[in-house]
Amino acid sequence: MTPRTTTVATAHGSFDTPCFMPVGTRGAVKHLTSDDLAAIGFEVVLANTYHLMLRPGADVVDALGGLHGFMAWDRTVLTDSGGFQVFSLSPKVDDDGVTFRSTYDGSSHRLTPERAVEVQSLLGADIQMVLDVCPPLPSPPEVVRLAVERTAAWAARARATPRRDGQQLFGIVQGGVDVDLRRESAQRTVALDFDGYGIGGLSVGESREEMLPALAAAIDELPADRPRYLMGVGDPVAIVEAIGLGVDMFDCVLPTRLARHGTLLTTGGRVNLRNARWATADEPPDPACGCTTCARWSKGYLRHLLAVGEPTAARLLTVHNLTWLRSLVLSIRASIGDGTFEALRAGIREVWD
RNA sequence: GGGUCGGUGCCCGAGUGGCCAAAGGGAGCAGACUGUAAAUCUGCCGGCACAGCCUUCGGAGGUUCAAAUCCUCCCCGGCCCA
Repeated sequence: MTPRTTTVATAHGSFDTPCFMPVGTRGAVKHLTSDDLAAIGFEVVLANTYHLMLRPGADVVDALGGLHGFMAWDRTVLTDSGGFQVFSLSPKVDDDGVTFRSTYDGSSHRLTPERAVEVQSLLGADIQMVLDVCPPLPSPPEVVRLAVERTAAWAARARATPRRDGQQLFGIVQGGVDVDLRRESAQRTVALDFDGYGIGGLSVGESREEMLPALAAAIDELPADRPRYLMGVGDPVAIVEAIGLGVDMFDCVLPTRLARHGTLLTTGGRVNLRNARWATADEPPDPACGCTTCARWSKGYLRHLLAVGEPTAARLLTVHNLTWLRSLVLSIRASIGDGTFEALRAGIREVWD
C-alpha cells in the first residue's frame, strides 16, 4: 500500500487527487459562495441528500438546474446519500430502508437505497454515494455485522437503480474497526463494480490506532483503477496517514466548523483565536499561508470580530482554514511525486500529534 | 417640600427572615468539535491556609438564635404631586 496521485474525470471536468472536498450540506459551504470555493481552487464540493430532499426538495433543485445551476458551481458535485444521517440522527432502520424525522418540521420521511439514487439523480450529482448504514464506534459486533449486511444489500439495490447519463455511483465499505469485516465488506462492494469506493464508518469515535488497520484492510481489496474516498475524515494526521495507505479523496466538516468556532489551522498546529493572548497580535493567522485572509488581516482583528460576534469572522476564518487544508493536501500530492512523502508525513505528525 | 418605586456579585437581573457566596442571562477565562440538527456545546467565573473559614447584596445603627430579606436614620436614582 503506497500513496498515489491520480486524476478523476466526471461529467463536470476532472479533479486531481489526493484531494480534500469541502462540505456544502444544504447547497452552500457555510459563509462562502461558489466563487469563493473556485477562487481557493477546489474542484469538488459536497452536498447532502437528506437535507436537500427536505429543503427545498429534490424536484425544486432539479427545476432550478440541478445542484450546478442551483448553486452556480460548474465543477464536480458529490452528494452524500444520507447514510451519515443514519449515524447522526439515529432514525428507524429496517432491512428495506430508513425512516427519518425531519429536523426541520418533525415530519416523517423515508429513504431507501433506490430512493437515495433517485434523489441524487434529481439533484444532479456527478458522483452519487450509495445509501449505507454507518454505526457509531464502539458498537457491539452484531451491530457492525448488521451494518455490513444491510450496506451490502442496499449497495446491490442502489447499483440496479437507473441514474441519469454521466452520473457516477460510489459504493461504501463498512465494517467498523474489525479488519476481517472491513475486508469482507470491501470484497462484497467491489463485486458490484462501482465507479469508486467510499470507506465509511471511520472517525466516529475510535482511535487512530484502531482506524488505520481497518482502513488498510479495506483498501487492500479495492481495485487500483477506481477512486478511493475516505468519508468524513479531515484532520491533518489522519489525512497524511490515509494518503499513505492509498486514499484519494477526503471530505470533512472539521475545517469549516473549527473556523466558525474560532480555531485556526496553521503550520504550527491548531490555534484558538479566542484566547486572550491574541488580542494585540499583529501577525496573520499563518504567515506561510497564501489565503486572502492571511494576506490582509491580523489575528488581533479576527479575534475581535470573533469576540463581538461579527459574522464576517466566520467567513474570514473559513476561507483561511479551507485554503490552508487544501494547500496541505496539495503539498502532500507534490511530495508523492518528488519522493519526499515520508519526510512530510513525519513532519505533520510531529506538529499535530 | 410631599408621595412613591427602586439601589444585589464586572454588567443586566431574580431573590424579600434560615435550604444564599446568593437563580438566570451577558461579559470574561479555558476546553471540545472529523460523510454538518453545530455562527454550537461544555467547564470555570468573590477570597483563602479550600469537605472549612473569611468578606459581599447603597451607608450607618438596630431587632432576631439567624437579615440581601424586618425596623430607624442617612446617601443616591426614576416617576408623580407641589
